[in-house]
Amino acid sequence: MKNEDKKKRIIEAALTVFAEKGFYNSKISEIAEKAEVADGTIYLYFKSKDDLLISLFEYEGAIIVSNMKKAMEKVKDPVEKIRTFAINHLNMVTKNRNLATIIQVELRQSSKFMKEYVNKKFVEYLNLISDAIHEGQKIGIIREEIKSGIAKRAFFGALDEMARYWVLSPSKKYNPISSAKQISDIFIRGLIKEEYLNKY
Amino acid sequence: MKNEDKKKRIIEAALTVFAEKGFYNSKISEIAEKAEVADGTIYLYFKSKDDLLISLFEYEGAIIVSNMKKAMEKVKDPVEKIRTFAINHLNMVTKNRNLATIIQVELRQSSKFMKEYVNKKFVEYLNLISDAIHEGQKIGIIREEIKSGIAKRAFFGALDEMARYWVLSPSKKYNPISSAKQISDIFIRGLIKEEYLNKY
Amino acid sequence: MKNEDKKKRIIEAALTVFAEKGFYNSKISEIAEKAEVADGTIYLYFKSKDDLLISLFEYEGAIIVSNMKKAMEKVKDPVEKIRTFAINHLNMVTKNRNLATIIQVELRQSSKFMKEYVNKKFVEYLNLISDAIHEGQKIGIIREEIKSGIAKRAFFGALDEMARYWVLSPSKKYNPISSAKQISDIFIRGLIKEEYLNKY
Amino acid sequence: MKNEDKKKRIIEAALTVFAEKGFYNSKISEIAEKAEVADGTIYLYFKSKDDLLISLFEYEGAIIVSNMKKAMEKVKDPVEKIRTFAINHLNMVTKNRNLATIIQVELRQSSKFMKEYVNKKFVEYLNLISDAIHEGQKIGIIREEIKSGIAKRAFFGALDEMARYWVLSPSKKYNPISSAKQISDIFIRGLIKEEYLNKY
DNA sequence: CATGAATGAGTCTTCATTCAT
DNA sequence: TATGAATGAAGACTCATTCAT
Repeated sequence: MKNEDKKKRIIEAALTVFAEKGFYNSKISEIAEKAEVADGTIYLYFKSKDDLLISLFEYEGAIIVSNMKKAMEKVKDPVEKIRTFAINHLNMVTKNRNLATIIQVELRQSSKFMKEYVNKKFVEYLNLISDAIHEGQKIGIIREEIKSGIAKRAFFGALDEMARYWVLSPSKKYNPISSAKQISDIFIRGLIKEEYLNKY
Repeated sequence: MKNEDKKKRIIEAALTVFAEKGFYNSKISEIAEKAEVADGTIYLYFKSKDDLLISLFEYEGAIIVSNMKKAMEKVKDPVEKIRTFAINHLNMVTKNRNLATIIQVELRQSSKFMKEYVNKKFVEYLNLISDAIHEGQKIGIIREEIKSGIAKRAFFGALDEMARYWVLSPSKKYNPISSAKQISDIFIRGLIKEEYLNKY
Repeated sequence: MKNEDKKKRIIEAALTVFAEKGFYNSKISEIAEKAEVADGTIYLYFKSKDDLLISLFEYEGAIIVSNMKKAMEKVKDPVEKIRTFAINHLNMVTKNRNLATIIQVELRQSSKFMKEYVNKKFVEYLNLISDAIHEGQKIGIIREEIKSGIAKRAFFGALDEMARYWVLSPSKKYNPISSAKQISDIFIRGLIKEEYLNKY
Repeated sequence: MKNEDKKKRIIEAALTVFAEKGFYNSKISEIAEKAEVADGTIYLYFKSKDDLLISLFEYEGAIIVSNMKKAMEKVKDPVEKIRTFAINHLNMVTKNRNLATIIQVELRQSSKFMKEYVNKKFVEYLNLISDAIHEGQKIGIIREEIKSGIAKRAFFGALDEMARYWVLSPSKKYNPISSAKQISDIFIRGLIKEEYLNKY
C-alpha cells in the first residue's frame, strides 16, 4: 500500500524546495533527495511536477482554511471576527513561512488550471471576511455602502502585502502580529459607522 | 533613434509575451518574432532573459512612478493625495494591463537579484503613500499612531489585490475606478482623526 | 496445475498486449493487469520482457508447427502438401490474429538473440515446405532446377505478405482462404513440370 | 538558411543507426554524433524521432519508387516487366542494405500514422506489379483468373522474404540476383497461360 | 549592428526490474 | 510463491545563448 507518510514527506520536501527556489527553478531530483525517496517515487504519488504543486496547496490549504474557520467561529462580534482574521492570517504566515512564500510567489503564476483550483479554496478563505462584513451590516455596525466584494479583497490584500514584506524582506522591521492589529484597526475604523468608533 | 526604437519594440513585445505566458513559459524566440527582430538581436540590447525582464520593469516602472508623482503633486491636501494614488494606480492598471499582469505575477517571482532591483522603484512608489501620510500627520489630520510603513503597504496591497482580481478574473464585476474610490474611502476613514470624518 | 495456468495467463495477456501496442510500447504492468497477477509475478516465470516475448513464440510456435506437421502428414501427394501448407497457414493466421500480428511485427525486430532463437522454430516451419518440394522432385513432379531454399522462402513470403495485408489492413478485401488457394495455385504451376500442369 | 547537406547527413546517420539497432534502441544522441551535429540540431530539421524515421522513408522511398518506375518503363513486355521488378528490387536491397533492413524491420512497426504514410508509397510500388499483370492479361498472356491484388502481394512478399533472408542472415547462401531470377521464373510460370510457357 | 543556424546543458518522466514482506 | 511499492538509469526534447557571416 502506498505509504501516506511518504506522500507527506514529499509534500514537505516540495514545500521547502519550492519556497527556496521557486517552482520553475526547483528540480524533482532535489525534492526527491530531500524527501529521501527516489525520483520515480514522486510519480507514484503525483502525476507531474504541476500536480505536486497543486496537491501541496490542496493539502496545506485545506488545513489553513479549516483552522481559520475554527478560530473565527469562536468569536461572536463580527467586527472582532475581522480582527481575528487578520491576526490569524499573519500568524499562519509566520508559522508556515514556506507555504506562505509559495502562495505569494506561485499562486500568481500562470498555468490556468492551477489558478482555477486554487481559486476555490481562496474564495472560501476570502468569504470568511465578507461573511463577517455582511453580519456587521445586518446588525447595523458596518456601513451599508461598503461593498463586501471589494472590502474583502482589499482587506486580504492589505494583510497579504504585509505578509509578503515579512516573508521576503531580509530586515524584519515590523512584527507580523502588531501589523495585523494596526491593519485591522485601520480597516475596522474604515468600515464601521461613526457612532461605533469608540467601541472598537 | 533607430536603436532606441528597436529596443523599445523588444520591450513592448516582451511585455505582451510575458503577460500572456509568464516569464518561464515565454521563449526568447517568441519575443523576437513579435518584435520583428532576430533572436540574436535581443542579446545586443539585453544581457539575458532575466535582464530583459528587469529592463522592462526599469523602463516601464520609471514612467509609472513619474506619472504618479506628477499626478500627486497637483494635489495639495495629503488626504486627497491618498485618494489620488488609489485612482491613478487602478487607472494605470487598466491602461497597462500587460504590465500590471507581469508585476502581479513576476514581481513575486523569486530570483533574488530581481527582487532587489525591483524593490528600489517599488519603494519609491510606495513612499508616495507614506509621504502623504506623514504630511497628514504633520498637519494633524491623520492619527499619530498610524505607522506609515505598515499603512503604505496595507494600502498598496489592498489596491493591488483589486487590480489582481481585475486583471486575472474573467468576470469583471467591479469597475477599477469605483473600487479605488471605495478602498480609499475605507482607508482614509481608517487613518484620519475622528473630527475630520465629515470632511472627507 | 496452478502454476502452469498462471504462466499461460501471462502469455495470453502478453499476446494481446504485444499485438495491440507492439513490443516496445507494451508495459509489463499492463500485461500483469490483464493477466490478473502482480507485476513482480511475471518475473517469477520469465527472466525479462525479452524472455517473455521469446517464450511466447516458443509456446505458441510449438503448437503451430506441430499442428502444421499433423495437417501435412495426412496428405500424401507432395504437391497437395504445398497447398495444404498455404491453406493451413492462412487459416492459422485467421484464428490466431494476435500471434500473427506479433510474428509479423516483432519477428522482424532487431535484438539479435531473439532472431536467432525464433529462427530455429521458423526454419523447422519453413522446412515443411522444402521437404514437400524435395519429395516432389524425387518423384519427378517438381522441376529439378527449383532450389528449395529459395522456393520455400518465396512461398512463405508470398503467403505471409497476404497474411500481413489481412492482419493490418482495415478493409478485408480478400478472404484468407481463397488467397491461399490462388497463391498455391500460382506457385504449384510455377514449380511443377509442364506435363503435370493439368493434374493440379 | 538551414543547410540541406546537414539534413541529408542526419538522414544518412539515422539510416545507419536505425538499421543497426532498430528504431527503439537507437538514441538521438548517437545519430547526432554520427552525423557530426549537436543533438538539438536534429530538432531543427525533424519534429521528433518518429518524424525522422518517416522523413527517412519519404526521402529514400521516393528515390526507390522512381528508380523502379524508370527501370520498368524501359521494358515493354509485361512479363519481362515482372522479371525486371524482381531483379531491381533485390538489387536495390543489395545496394541499400540499411534502408532495406529498416523497411524490413520498422515498416512492420506499429505506430499507426507511420504505417499510413508508408502505405502510400508502398502501394504505389506494389502497383507497378499489378499494372504489369493487368497488361499481361489484356494482351492475353496472363491467365484471366489471376487476381492482381493477390498476385502483386504474393510476388512482393516472395521477393521480400528473400531480401530479409539476405539482409538478416549471416550466411549468404543465395545470391540476390539469382534468387530474383528463380522467383520470377516460378511466378511467371504460375501466372501465364500454358501456351506461353515456352516463350519465357 | 543584425541575423538565425547551431549548440548542448539541463530535466522531467517512464518503466523494467528488484526485494522486503 | 505472490505481491506491488520502490527504485534509478536512461533519453527525448527544449531553449537560452553564441558566433560566423
